[in-house]
Amino acid sequence: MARTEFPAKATHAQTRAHNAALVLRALYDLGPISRADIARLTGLTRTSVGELVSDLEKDGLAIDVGRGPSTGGKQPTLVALNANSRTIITLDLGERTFTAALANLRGELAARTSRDLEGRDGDEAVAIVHELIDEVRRAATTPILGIGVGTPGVVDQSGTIRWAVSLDWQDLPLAKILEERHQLPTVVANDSRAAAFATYLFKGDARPANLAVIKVGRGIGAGLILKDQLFGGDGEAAGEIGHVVVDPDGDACHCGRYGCLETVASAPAIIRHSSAKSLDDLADAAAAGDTEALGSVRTAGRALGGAIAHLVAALDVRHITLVGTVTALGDPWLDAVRDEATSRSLAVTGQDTTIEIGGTGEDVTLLGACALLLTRELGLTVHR
Amino acid sequence: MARTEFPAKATHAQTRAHNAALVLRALYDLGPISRADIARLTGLTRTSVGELVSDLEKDGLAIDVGRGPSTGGKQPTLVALNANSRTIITLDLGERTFTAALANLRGELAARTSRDLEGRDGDEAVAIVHELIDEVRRAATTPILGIGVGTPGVVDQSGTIRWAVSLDWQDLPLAKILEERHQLPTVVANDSRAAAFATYLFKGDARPANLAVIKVGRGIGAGLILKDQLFGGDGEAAGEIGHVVVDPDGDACHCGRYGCLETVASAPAIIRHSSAKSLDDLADAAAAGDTEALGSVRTAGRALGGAIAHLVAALDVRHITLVGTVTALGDPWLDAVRDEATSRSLAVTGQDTTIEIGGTGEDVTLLGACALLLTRELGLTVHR
DNA sequence: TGCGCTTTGTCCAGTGACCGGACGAAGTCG
DNA sequence: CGACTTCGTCCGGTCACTGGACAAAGCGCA
Repeated sequence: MARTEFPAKATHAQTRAHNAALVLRALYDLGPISRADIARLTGLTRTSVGELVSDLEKDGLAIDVGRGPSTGGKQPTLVALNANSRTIITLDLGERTFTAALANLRGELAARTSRDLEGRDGDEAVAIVHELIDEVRRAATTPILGIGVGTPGVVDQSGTIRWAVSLDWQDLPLAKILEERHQLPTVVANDSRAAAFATYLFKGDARPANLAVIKVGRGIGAGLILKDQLFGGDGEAAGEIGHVVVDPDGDACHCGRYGCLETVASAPAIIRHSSAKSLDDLADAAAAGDTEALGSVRTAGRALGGAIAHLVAALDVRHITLVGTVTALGDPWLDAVRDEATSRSLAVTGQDTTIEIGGTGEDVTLLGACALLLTRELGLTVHR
Repeated sequence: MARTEFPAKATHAQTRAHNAALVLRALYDLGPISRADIARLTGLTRTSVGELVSDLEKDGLAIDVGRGPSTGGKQPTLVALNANSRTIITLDLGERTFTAALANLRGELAARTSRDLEGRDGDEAVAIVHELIDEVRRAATTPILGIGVGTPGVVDQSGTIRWAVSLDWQDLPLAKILEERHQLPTVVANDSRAAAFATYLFKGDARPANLAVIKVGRGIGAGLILKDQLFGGDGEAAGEIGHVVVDPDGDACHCGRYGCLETVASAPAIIRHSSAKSLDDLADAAAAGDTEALGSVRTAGRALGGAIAHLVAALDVRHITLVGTVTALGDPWLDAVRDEATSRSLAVTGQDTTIEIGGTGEDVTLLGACALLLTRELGLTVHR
């Protein structure tokens, strides 16, 4: 573990980029706003803000939108983000379906299209990605900022997919491939982590610095935002909590162990352990007062809650958002998760912890891929 | 959670500070080294490095130490860190004893002195801190950089002790008090987290970017280094894993729950659950083949290993260091920790994870307080 | 021994970006 | 209507990185 590489040196250009990102974020979060207000909020001088805003306007990213009310002096000119000045191509590579869409700078989606895989994988699956990109690209009317991709499997920082079982991809440098073929900056990230980042970025002004987003569907994975940045860990595998053993006497898991969290709390496991055919049926039965169904729901919720207790204790994250198909189980499930999470971790931290179901629905992965690209290309978030 | 505060703007001074830190770290990690080599490693120009080194030499922090061998051209002048150019006052506020010492820039300790509390707490305990500082300060022969303090309890970023049971301190702004009384920059941090930082900083060139240091003694707490920085979480309570419930049917814990990790794996719990009088006795008995003793040791080790499995899965940290009195149980205990940690978490990550016992011994907290101060005042570590 | 080639460290002019003061424009308030 | 504010911009000043040039000082080969 020799550390011959050093962090990047600082230059004037980086200073400029940092301050430009500050201004852009003020525009993004605080809507139409005057140059003077931006200066006050960021601590920059009015001179610098004026110059930076003028650069943004030259690029079309920002735009003057009339004057605001006077507070005793000259009335300010308000500047706003021009959300439609750029287009992002965003993809969600699901295990069965690939979806592509266009997004603007605020993550508003358009031109959505998808392809069922029907068992295709490997190079064929890559070909479908190319097709989808070409297709949605034709619908774009403003300059394209780049491509954002959310995919299952472990993805490293260079955008290489280390291992995606369902697609039979191993060590596939997808980001590089797409950059070369389409000549656009590309970000590839794990879908759970993309979802986490969407939940974070599109919270606007209310963004918490630390946030865990847990995706509970066929598998269970978390994306961690720590200090305003996606955290990857040593091998970019942070958040892979689905295969922690929670019950050594439990069912066999396809990973080779017994009693992994996924064998208790994932969608297939929940259905297997109940007499219901689908999550919706189970939710309906539980809502109708079926005690057996309610028991299944609560058992699954408690197992997840226990894992969350560990997460909360270790990281002291006070914001947990749950996404994925299992959130369809609704309040009985959520209550079980909360009960177990708070009763299993320390009072001080447990009290202020909010555990809630995320709102962005099916689009989370698309939005997340978009959010990651926005951040990398425009530096929309700035770490404190 | 309104986010009206923005991150700090970037200025020329910060650019300079960043690059100065880069140079300082090169000196710190890579011993006597030429200006040209520093330039190559950091990416800075020879011009900038020359200027930065000259500043450091003016401050006495760096010093020319002769010439190095030629590689075909003019032989380089080697520059080294002047470890004894500054003194740090460092304190370990234990639950029963307060210890103070002087440290140089490499964390070499001198003038150690301590006071037994003998039950004193509150303001009396603060008075003892002042006394100790005054006493060791008289022994200093070079300019004092500041004061570093490691203390039990929850400490926020401003150096205010939120709550330290044993000393009866609540919301005590210790950093501010010491800064005013002694007119020196001061860092106050939780002892486990200070220990974690010492383990990180004094690893020299081999510093891993992510590291968890778990202190297992009367209590159990972890310090987390993530991306080269101490991670605190939303309430500066990250790493407080001692009160996660690992066995709902377990013993009552003084926190009010049943079956917390501390009721199974802490020093008092281990002794209570065995027939031994002390940890050393237990270690001896286990080593001698006493199966009951070995069982106690392994049970404790496995409980800790289970918690570590959660930590490893959630964060994908590949370096875990164990410190504290319980490490005296030696290999049987360490093996149990490792077994459980690896068998309970995913193969991919579990494989490369190293779990080892830390070496810095009793001085960890003193060194950690010193390391934190060094980092804040000299910017010794730089995030990547 | 002499000459060309390298490497090192420094000097210097140039540039990019922040700073702070000043100024005109355009309001409010008494 | 005049004093006072606030806004946005202009301008000279300073700070810190850049890249080219140069002398010092060594190596290697003829």
